[in-house]
Amino acid sequence: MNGVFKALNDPTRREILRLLGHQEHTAGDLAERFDMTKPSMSHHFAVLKEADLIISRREGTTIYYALNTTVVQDVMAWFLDLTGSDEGRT
Amino acid sequence: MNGVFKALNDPTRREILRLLGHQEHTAGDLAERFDMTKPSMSHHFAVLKEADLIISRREGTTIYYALNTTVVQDVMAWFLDLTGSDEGRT
DNA sequence: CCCTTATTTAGAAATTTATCTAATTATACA
DNA sequence: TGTATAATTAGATAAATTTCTAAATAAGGG
Repeated sequence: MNGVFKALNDPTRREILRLLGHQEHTAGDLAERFDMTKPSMSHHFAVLKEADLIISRREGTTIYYALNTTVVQDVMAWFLDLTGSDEGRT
Repeated sequence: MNGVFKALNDPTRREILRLLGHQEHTAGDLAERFDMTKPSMSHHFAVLKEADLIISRREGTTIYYALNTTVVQDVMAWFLDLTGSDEGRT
């Protein structure tokens, strides 16, 4: 969970996640949408991947990134758990 | 939203939020549950307050902290928005 | 007014992070 | 093999963060 919150603590990375929310994108496609060098963007992809928030697949020289919705759900569950621990008791 | 994610990016602060999930606690009560000095804990309270994740009230020399559930809901909404933008269309 | 308790503020040291440029790897293809 | 394209790794620097000790503030009571 630590890596997830660390990954979320950056506006560029949060915007990347938003772009990946509805469809996958290539590294290059994502990179050109930001005012930042490709190596910097590549670093952000690495942090997101380390947190398991995104998954990647290679096709030739191109890498496609996609949101890992499972981990997004895990974060949601963490927040629900913060306050909602008793509602299962009837 | 930036301050919220920044505040969440620390295990001590996340544990504080968890402790405040079900009832309010005083600064001193919270502080003694962690292996950290009071000034360090006070700093964490300040970051959480800056993010509006907690609210405080003073009673004499004692300060009580409580979770601000409104902002917690805002974060949840942010995550829902990440993937779920189309479900309102029928 | 002085003392005690609860808590925060100030300032410093060590660590982590974001970003850049330059160099490298991976893949495809003529 | 040589070249072009897509992307990452390496190394450096500047800025932000966590934690500590020491000092200060706030409130209440004798």
